[in-house]
Amino acid sequence: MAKGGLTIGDLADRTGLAVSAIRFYETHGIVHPLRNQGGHRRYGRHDIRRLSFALIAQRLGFSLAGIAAEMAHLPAHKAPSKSDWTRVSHRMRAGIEDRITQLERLRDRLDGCIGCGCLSLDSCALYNPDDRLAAEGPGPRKLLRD
Amino acid sequence: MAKGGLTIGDLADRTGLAVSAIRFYETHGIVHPLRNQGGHRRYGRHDIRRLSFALIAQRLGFSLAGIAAEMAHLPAHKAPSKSDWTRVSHRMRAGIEDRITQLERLRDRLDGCIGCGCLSLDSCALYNPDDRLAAEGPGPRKLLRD
DNA sequence: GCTTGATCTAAAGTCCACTTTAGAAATTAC
DNA sequence: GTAATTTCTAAAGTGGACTTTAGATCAAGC
Repeated sequence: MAKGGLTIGDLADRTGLAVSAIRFYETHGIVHPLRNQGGHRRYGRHDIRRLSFALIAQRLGFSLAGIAAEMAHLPAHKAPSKSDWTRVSHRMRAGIEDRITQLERLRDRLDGCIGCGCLSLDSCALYNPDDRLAAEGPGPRKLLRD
Repeated sequence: MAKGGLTIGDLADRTGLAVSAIRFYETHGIVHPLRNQGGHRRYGRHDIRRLSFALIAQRLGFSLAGIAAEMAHLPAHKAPSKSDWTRVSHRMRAGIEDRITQLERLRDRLDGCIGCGCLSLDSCALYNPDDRLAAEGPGPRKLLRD
């Protein structure tokens, strides 16, 4: 920890992230480090939190772009307030709830389908239109994203 | 539907997939079309099922490679039996159950964390080691996958 | 029989989330 | 003060799941 803040290496040690990942996150607006005389990045303690938060949000299924958008509501260069975090956390909770609900619906439909051999796209309950919203991650984009 | 089976275009119409996607799936062992005199692919009706199955499995979080491995247990050029599908479907159900469980655990922990402002990697329950197994999808590979 | 549309192959491009590489400059440790 | 370590930037590489492109051949409708 050099004077003036944490170095990128310090931050890497504290978060477990690779230095390259932290720089990458910067290009995506997750952190906004200052620079010292020599042009090296200097971080504040709040940046540990921003990164931790981003990591957790990723595990909840958010994309980096989505996380950055959410983070845009937090102060860039100082520690966010408790209510800042609370607000963002609540949105995340809503997201995870949705995901669970969709998976449960999928599971229930699969239960109905197991053994029925009906796996044709027109008739299978697993492929009902209202469920296409549940699409996430890789997959046939044309089909799932329009 | 030309004589001798379905064309790739027919299959695209029936499944909603792009023609290019079907060819791509072929390179990954999901379907194994025959060829006609002119070298064009000819599919059987069972291929609609194979593709449908692959699409559903993807939505359950399986990678193409994993799906292909599962599919290797199904007959390549004829319709799979009911018990073939049942066996594979059961494995899928196990996968989706796991996913739901992991998400629920994550949600419960998030509940405990909302508002506490504790989001630091060392102490946050969301980051407990035993949960790192739950890692899936993109994210910091160094951190989550070792 | 000819034109239009479908299909063919191989290679390159795309998006996401990063990592790796290379060469240079800054910082730290002794 | 010098060697070792860290950091810097920009660009290219990776892996998964596809799409796009280009030029050529095949099939179908009239």
